Amino acid sequence: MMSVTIKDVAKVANVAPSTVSRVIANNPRISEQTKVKVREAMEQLGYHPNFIARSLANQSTQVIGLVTPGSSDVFFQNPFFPTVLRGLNEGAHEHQYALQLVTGKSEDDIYNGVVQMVQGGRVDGVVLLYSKVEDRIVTYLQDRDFPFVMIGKPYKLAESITHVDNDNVQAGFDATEFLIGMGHERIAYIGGDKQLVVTVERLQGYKNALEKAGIPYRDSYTVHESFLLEGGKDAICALMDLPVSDRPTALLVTDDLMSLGVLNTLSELDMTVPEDISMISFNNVLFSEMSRPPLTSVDINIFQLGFEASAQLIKRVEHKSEPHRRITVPHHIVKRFSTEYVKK
Amino acid sequence: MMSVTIKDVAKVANVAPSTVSRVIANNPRISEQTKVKVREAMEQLGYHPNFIARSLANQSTQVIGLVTPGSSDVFFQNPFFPTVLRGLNEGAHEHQYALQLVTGKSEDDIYNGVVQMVQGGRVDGVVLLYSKVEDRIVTYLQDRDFPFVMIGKPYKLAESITHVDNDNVQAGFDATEFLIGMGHERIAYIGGDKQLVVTVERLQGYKNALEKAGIPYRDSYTVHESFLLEGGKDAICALMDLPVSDRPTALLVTDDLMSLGVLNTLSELDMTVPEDISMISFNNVLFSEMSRPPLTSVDINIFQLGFEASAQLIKRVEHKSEPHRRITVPHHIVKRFSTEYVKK
DNA sequence: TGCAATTTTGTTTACGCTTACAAAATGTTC
DNA sequence: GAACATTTTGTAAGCGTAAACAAAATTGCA
Repeated sequence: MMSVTIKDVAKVANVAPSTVSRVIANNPRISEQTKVKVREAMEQLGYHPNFIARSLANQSTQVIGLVTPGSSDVFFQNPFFPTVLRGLNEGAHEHQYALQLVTGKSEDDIYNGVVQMVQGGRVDGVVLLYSKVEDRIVTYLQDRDFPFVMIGKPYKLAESITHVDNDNVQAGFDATEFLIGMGHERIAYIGGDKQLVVTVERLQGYKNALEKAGIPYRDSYTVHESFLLEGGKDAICALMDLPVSDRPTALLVTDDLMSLGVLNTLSELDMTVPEDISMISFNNVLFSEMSRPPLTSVDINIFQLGFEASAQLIKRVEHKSEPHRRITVPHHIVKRFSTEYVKK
Repeated sequence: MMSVTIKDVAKVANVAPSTVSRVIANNPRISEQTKVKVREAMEQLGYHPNFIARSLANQSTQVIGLVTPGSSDVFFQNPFFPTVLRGLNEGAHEHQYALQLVTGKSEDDIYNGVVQMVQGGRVDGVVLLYSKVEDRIVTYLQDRDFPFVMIGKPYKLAESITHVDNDNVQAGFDATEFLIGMGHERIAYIGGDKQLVVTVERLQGYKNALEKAGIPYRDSYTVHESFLLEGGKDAICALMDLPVSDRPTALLVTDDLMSLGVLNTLSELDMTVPEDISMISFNNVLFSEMSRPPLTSVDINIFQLGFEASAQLIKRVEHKSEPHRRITVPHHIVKRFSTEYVKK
């Protein structure tokens, strides 16, 4: 390789290496005259600064590490991922940061990946793309006082962790109330992994709404599965095992992908949405409008979640003393055709 | 920060820093005895090597750069992306490499991103996740003799670029022949951006199959749109503008996401698949089995495309003199319910 | 012109690690 | 046990840049 370094430029421009370095940083203590001279030399030689060397000298890499939940494979499948990535990407790019993924299959793998990244000085900060109940990674980062932000609400110590999240209790509440407003009373909740804080919170909102409406909460109406197509399938089968008169007239499904599964399973069972059963979904990803019927879905602004996360992280990295914040990204219900007034 | 360095370990273990370095590299010229001693010191101090410093000394970062096509936003939306990423991830992880994304909005942005990455020494090699007709990035990488591999077939100089691809001509041929085998003769081709090599190749395969069957090729039967939902919609409208007796009885759509759009538009037009019109799709991503009807789709093994790409790249990085290869990932048709024999 | 104040540039060390080369320790042979 | 070969460890020079400190050049003003 042997690429051109700051020294080569210095030689050509007939100045000291440090002068070149200062020109790069656009240091005001260098005269315009020599700046021009140096820039010409850089141009002529096709010089590009070496990030690695700069990182070493600076103790900063301009790279953000992204951490996916243990089961990356599953996570990647969900359209949530590309969208949040797009947001992260844009937020990072605005400040000239690059993104690096922590790769790993198992939970241990990921943990070690994070440790290597952090201790190895590969990244200046870390974004956790999830929030789960007990998380060694969070503990680790906190112990080392390493800058990170979380997408989702931290299980505990939320005040001392900068995080970007929706008001998921409220979102669950709103979605449930939306169904109640259409006359539904037998409403089932199909949520994802109980380890995920988001699942727990939306469930809470669901319960709150039921309580407010005076509808008793029934354990048999809540199912927890993974955020995948299969999950939706299994969930619906469990519900349809109930006696006919007891079956829910409406479903609240906390993920669009699961909703697709639910939709298909219902179709196999010859039940039509929304005539036989109503459905409200979460996330409002691309294909929620492409399903049949198009899904009424709670749009949680995934892009913005990502965007804010990297923006906040960079703020923390660059000003270590920034106070911890919570950023609440708004949600809103997008009404489509999977919800209908209950038949009396 | 002031983390623990090789020197601290050396002091504690009472050896020279170089010895510690050699222990890390597990150099056989260090006696087992001192290895043990040094490892204990590392353990005790919680030492982790600094990647940046190592990179600088080594001139190698163990990082792979990923380059998405200019319109990253669109690309991210497509389920192709997460799947290929998963493959890349796994291939990289097996060899302890990390992935870094080139971020950027416009084509220029991306180009500059690549230049910075490469010249800045941030990455050891690059994977291009696409292949398009005229590409400055390819030219640039070739000029600098920088290791890269491409997913898809290079527009030119395919022999001097290591690339991982399907046999897309054959795939287009197979898909078309599959439809012909069901008695279809009026078959339309709905492809993506004409700038993408894959579009061109599958079209070629389509033409070949028609020719072999003695079916004349008609310009009005080929439509090119972007790989998105909207694309599918526009495409189908164009075809349905044809006189009734001239309308195709079967569609070959080169992307599942577009197929979803097509499916929905057809449904709006009150046409049922496969009764009124047959459809074969490409990629076989997650939801091609979740659509209604589930799509017959050509599975191109996206995961493996990614996996091979990073594996090959790493091979190139570590042995610069490796000859250029072409890796052909097999495809196969997954028959579902969107294709039916033509009605006479 | 002379001298201090100020601006501009140069010298040098440090960042944490690798590695060629040198030196020391150990082993082998007669 | 001397002489040499071999194994093991240490010394020191880099990798390319940043920045503290020192030195030189320029400016202003009497």
